[in-house]
Amino acid sequence: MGKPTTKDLAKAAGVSLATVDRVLNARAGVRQATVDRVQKAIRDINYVRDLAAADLARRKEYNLVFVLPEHDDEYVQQIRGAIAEAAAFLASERTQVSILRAPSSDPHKIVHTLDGLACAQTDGVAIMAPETPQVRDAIARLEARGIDVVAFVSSQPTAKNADYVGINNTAAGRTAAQLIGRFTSGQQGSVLVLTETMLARDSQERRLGFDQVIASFAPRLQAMPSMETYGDPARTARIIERALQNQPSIVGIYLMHHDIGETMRIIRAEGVAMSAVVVGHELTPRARTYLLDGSMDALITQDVGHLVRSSIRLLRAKATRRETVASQERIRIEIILRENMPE
Amino acid sequence: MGKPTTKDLAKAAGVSLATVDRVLNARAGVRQATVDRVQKAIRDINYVRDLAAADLARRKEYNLVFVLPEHDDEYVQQIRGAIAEAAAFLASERTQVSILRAPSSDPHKIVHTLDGLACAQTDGVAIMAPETPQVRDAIARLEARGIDVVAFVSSQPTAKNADYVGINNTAAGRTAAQLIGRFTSGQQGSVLVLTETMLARDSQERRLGFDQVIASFAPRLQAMPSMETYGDPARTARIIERALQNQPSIVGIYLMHHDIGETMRIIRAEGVAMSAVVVGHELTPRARTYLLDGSMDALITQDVGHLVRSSIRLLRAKATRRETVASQERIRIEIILRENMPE
DNA sequence: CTGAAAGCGCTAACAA
DNA sequence: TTGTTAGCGCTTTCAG
Repeated sequence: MGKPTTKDLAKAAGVSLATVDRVLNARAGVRQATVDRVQKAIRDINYVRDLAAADLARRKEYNLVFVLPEHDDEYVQQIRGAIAEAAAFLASERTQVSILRAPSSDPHKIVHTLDGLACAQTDGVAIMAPETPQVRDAIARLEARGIDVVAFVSSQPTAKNADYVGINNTAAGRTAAQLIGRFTSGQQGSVLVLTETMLARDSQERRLGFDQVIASFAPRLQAMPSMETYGDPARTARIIERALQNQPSIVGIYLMHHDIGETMRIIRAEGVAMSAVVVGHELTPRARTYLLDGSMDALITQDVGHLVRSSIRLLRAKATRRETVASQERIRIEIILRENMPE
Repeated sequence: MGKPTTKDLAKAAGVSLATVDRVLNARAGVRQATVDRVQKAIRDINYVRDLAAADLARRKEYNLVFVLPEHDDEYVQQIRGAIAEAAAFLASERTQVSILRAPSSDPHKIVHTLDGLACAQTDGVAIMAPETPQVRDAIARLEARGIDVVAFVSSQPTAKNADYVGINNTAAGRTAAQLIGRFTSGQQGSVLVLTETMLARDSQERRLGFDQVIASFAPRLQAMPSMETYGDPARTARIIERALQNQPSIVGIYLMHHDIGETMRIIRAEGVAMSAVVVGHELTPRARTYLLDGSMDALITQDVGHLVRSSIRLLRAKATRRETVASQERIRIEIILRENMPE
């Protein structure tokens, strides 16, 4: 005869539907004795709430916003694709998700974007932006206004209520080092470490983990200091050329940034791609072709679809004070070789 | 003023709620002209269905069953854990999931279990069982009775309507070979391939993929014929001892079966674990300790939580003829090293 | 502090 | 072939 409903519960507890509801939602204005009676009845008849029905009655809609970098590299495009895919599905679940863009390098504009979110219109925000004091404060302001926040891909360790949805970058760096160390076994030489900028916290953490593990391969491997491309092709070419001159025996290259296209183009042009073990981050279309043609050896990734869905689940759960399945929200550090590449 | 509802749609199309419902659910008995009118109105007012409300009104409950092997190794235990975790969450979503057990090696008992499922009580079944003609027929019978089926972890390629939830085992075998090949670079010798039984399709496919890629490392590496343990410790010990005598230079070991505990115990006792590169399947508690202490070098896994949730989503979607997010249901071949191990 | 009653968006008899 | 109406399980006024 089906699961017990609020009606059954009301009858079992000898109260009305309204009181049952008050207890279920922990609303004030119910005598403790009554609360206890209802709670006992819940256990007695083994009542479980139908959350979908509750949502319906509340006729609540969720408006979620992703704040993404303005610079549109392949990785950000993938993220936008994943958001669009999720959004299409969520439309029938009373959830709207939209995207706002702000330049990563300009904290003021990011803050301006965040402050501009109307709390009546927004229930939660997933923010992908470098950690800065300004952004941290803007997040605090959002939370003060009752808007939930998750840190998306870029962690915000100083913003205490913003859950982080992304991989452990130190562990990712360790993984990269282990791969380079093992794939180069039998060889001896130096390892190039490249990134866009070491100002980014991700790069700092990845480098930290990388060094922890690369040390275990000393003295066979020496990791060189991090070199920053600043996203500038000319500079990148100069850096790499100089490195190759100074260090003739480069056996490994670690690309810490997700936007590897231009850097890989130069590395290939210099002719080291096939002889050195090259490890990078994120399975973008270009990274995929480099993996297939052998110029890259392994990729470390976090599934963008998973990142997006997890953020949405977290924000919705926060808004409704509901539980999530913890194991589902753990973002895995994936290792992609040619053999286990999806598709 | 919120999203348009069936009421708005009825008004816009100039029909009643009932007719709207008929069109939305593609029920018979509506004039084509009326159908067109409603469909035009859907586009005009940009109507999207509220599926949760539909579920509520239908007051449908989903009863799903997992049929698992009777033999309770660590991997099956993990699966049961993941099911329990999902079940706890799904209780409030009108979905009940239960577990049935049947001996993997006895197709008759499996068939008996499947045939015994009452279709009134069961909407969908996830089956983890070796592919046999008997099981294939039992699956066809289930489908004839309107019970949806997914093949869980073990594929059922001959059962045409049963979606497969699990990894591509050929690709997994290829991945294992690549890992062993690269981790042993600089060494030369033979590679041991062990499994419980080559009767299992997974093992056959893994072996196939393994050979494809290990060949690219010839003549440095020679893969030995698959050796079967039959889950018998004494036999396993004998096999491994003999292999070590005949092939003094074993540089790699590939364990194709998910239950590696006993085999690893013997491999460690023989003293080859630390010198050879050992790759196995599934991140079970024991596999985890072997990875940590260095006796294993890499694990290839499929996330059990993901497997379980994906099966449930698929079965629910089938029962309601709804869409799923394709990218979410793709099971990834994960590579686990010590550095990227979860937790 | 508690209860009665009117919905939320959709479905399903039963009439017409 | 179409419309009317009474719910699904829960929330939310508004009285008491």
